[in-house]
Amino acid sequence: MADVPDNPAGDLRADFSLLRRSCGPCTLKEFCDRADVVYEQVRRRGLFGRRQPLARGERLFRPGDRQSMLYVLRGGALKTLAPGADGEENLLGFHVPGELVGLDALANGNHLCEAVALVDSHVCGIPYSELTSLTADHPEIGRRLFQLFGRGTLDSQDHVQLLIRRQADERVALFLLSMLHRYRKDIAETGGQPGAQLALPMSREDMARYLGLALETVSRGLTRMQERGIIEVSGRQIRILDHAALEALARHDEPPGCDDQARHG
Amino acid sequence: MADVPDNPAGDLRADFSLLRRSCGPCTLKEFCDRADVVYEQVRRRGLFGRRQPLARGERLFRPGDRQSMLYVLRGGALKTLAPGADGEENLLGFHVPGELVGLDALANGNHLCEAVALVDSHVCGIPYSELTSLTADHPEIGRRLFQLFGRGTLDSQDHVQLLIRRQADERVALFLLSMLHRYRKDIAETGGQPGAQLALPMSREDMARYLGLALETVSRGLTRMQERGIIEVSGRQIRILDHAALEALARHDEPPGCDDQARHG
DNA sequence: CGATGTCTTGACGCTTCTCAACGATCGTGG
DNA sequence: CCACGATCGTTGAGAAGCGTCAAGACATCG
Repeated sequence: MADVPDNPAGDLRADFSLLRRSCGPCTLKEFCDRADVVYEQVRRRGLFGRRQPLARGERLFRPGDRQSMLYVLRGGALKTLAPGADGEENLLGFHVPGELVGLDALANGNHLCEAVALVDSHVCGIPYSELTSLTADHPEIGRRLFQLFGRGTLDSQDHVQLLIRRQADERVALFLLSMLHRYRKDIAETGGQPGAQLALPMSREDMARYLGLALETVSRGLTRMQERGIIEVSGRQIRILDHAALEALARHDEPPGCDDQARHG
Repeated sequence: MADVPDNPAGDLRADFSLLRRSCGPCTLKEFCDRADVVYEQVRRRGLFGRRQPLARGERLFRPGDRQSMLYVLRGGALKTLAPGADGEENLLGFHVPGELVGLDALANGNHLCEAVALVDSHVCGIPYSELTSLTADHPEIGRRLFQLFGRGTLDSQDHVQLLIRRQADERVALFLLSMLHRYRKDIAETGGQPGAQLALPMSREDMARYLGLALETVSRGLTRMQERGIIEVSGRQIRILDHAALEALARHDEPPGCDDQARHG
């Protein structure tokens, strides 16, 4: 929580350089890099790129909140929930470091979802107003923003494709692969090679709600994969033992000749 | 197909006024209204707001196509399909007049889906390049574009919420309600009052693929609603007889006291 | 050390999928 | 104009997957 010193306003230029040094995989890196371009406006507001800690269980925004910021998750993990008509809350997505949060408010300026920290986290926020003035001066930034927004839509479409006509085990396998992929962008060391370790930040229940399954079904799916030697499960720690088999499971093609009733007879 | 004369380039100003007259519910109306602002560039390219007919079954774009245009559906209906790894194509969405098509390419500039006309249709395309240059001169248009893009993300999130942990009948009811809502924006006369008529442009199979169900399940769901007196089904013509009951079904609260095993014993 | 939250495992029943046949509708051509 | 085929929609029976309920194992925290 104290790996990068907070430095709200005051010495903003120093703050920028500190931020940049820790901005490796940050989605908004180029906006921060552009910060000196609008340095004067930024200085006046003292908001640009401000770090904000978020304790586990804390909300970044809730439904109905006016969208003021575009957030990038810098550390930790978030989930976004949409309030259903019946009081239930649908789990629309997870966010890992480097990803944008809060795009659901683009359409009408108010958030429809709430974002909750799964673990202690911190975000960078750029005021939305700064962003639009930036794009006016620098059209290439506008195009880049379009790309980032498009990325958000694709994430939702991927979620849809995970849900449509896929069996429970496929969904769980796809989920693990997607988490692996998203963390890989951030943590380079635990690559796709066998033995990759995955530290899931969410509970089984959250996984289940995201996958449209009962939490027991998710648990069973993980157990079954472990029995097949594809993964090794220890709570939220998942070790990928057979990446190819995991992908095969996600594609729903059973590895032929791998009859697993060889358990004792 | 000939209700508005085509007029590519040449007399572009006349073309604009004609278009505007038929642009009532068009999502890009304000961009067309702005057209005179960039008249010179537009004239050079002769593309802005050009109408394009699309016969039933024809493709507007396919996966891998470079995104050149932002389309608005002006008449008819489209579906967008995403190619799955196994050859299957997931149905990601339907589009009715007034809605944007082709936003899936925002992220990387290439389409990932294909858009196919369900019935004879026509679209208006605005070259993407024109759009970005427009936003540079008019930041309020950029903000409006952000809104439209955000709308696309919300559509996908609605789709997710339709799929997560909802039973077959709920999904079908929600689907009917959403189609009703989307057409109501276009066709004012068939409002929410009982007796509203809905002319679905898609087959049962397409509905099923969108809803993540087997087509037989969709058919059975419609039949069951008809037996309950909620709707009247005649192929793709659906008449809404009891709007409240339809909404109750979508919310999964059974109308109490309405025991329908009174069929004979 | 007990309490609580989380995860796993088991048994049973229901929803939905699959397979299959039938019926309706529409367009085509004789 | 009617017969024909093709596409689309409906209906039925059986099976399988998954949800629900319930109990137990495990870890964490006060």
